Amino acid sequence: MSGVCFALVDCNNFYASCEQVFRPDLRGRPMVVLSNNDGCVVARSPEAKALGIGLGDPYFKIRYAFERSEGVAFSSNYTLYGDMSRRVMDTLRTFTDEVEEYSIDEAFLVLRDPLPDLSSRARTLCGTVRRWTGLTVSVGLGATKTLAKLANRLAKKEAGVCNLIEHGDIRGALSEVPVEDVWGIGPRYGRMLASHGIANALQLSEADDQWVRRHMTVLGLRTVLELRGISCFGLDQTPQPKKSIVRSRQFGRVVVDLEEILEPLASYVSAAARVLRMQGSVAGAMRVSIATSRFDEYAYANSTLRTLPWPTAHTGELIDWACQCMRQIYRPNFAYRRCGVMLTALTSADMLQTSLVTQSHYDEKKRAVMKILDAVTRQWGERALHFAREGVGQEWRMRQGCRSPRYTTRWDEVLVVFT
DNA sequence: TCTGGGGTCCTAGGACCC
DNA sequence: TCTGGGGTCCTAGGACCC
Repeated sequence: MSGVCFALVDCNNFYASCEQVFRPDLRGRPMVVLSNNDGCVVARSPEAKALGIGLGDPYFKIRYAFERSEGVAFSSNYTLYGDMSRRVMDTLRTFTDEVEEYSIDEAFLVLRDPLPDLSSRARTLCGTVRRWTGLTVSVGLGATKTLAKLANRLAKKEAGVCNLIEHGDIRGALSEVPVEDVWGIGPRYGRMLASHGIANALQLSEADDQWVRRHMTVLGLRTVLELRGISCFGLDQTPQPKKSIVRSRQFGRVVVDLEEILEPLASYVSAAARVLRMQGSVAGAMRVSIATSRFDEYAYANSTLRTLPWPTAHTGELIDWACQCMRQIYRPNFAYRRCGVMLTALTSADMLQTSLVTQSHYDEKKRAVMKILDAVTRQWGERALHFAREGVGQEWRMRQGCRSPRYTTRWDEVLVVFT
């Protein structure tokens, strides 16, 4: 085996911990962070987990018991979590250049330290992140990404570092991990594997290649090889441009009227278009969707995919076309709870510009207007300048009853220590 | 009253072309 | 009774991730 070691660094109870950094008085208390619209639980402090609150539990179902146990709930504050994430990632980059930001609270690293130093290096890393950000992380070390992930799970139990590279009994460790906890094995495959007598990671690593290929596609096969220590997934340091950009949300209340639905739709298009321009892309197609609650007796859901007249990143054009799509799928008299837009067929805006043969419809003038729009938004916030279609009152906006201040990114919300 | 949001990849099957 | 074959593109659906 080569000397390369993958490390998976994962923040413990990330969202909940971010809140506690600025509210140390809440340490040791049951705490949850809620999804958009204060719908369900997306993060829990250890004390909340101990109360039996599950990930994804609808808040209204557990609220009474939770509050009686002195629990505290927060609406999600992605501005804060995003900024805390950046601080953690910056800290990791002081250890090595080989960092892949895998998600908001996780990163893969390649460590090239001599074997005997690996574990202590990982412990140093934990301590540094703790001191610099106030957050605790767990580190899993393994010969492949999948093994590093698995080691990280084991590390959570021991609150710290788990090193599968220098582990006396890897087979024993693998046999402890239920197969559905392996990275790449979800509930569906978990059930399928169980019905074939494969219940843990060790058994999966010993499964027949052909059988796995047939039942779980090449991705499943790669997972199995990785469990055996054969690296199939490399470190991906340069974030690839997104292939699709989605904005879809539940409304804070029911909306019936077509004209009123066009407001959130325009608003989501506007947000998606901003992300689109940020990565220097134009969209060639869009999907617009609308739906009532899944739990509604009179449920309706529909979507339509449209190839755009020309590729663009101009918010106004995208809003127009999205509204046309919506008029196609809208049916009167339903109690709508959500709508959304997906921008796809993304290509580079530069490629468009340099084409000599066809004149681009997303021309200099439109680009200049969008540049100004983005600059104003950066300086003065999302709502400073917007298209009329996005509405003024925005009564459909989602509920965020208990959001914490954006401590680290807004001067007017900075933590006050003395007054 | 109240059940999240944003992504990726793979495969099968149909349409179409030569 | 016999009824081509291969390539490409697109879409829908299914699986997974956080």
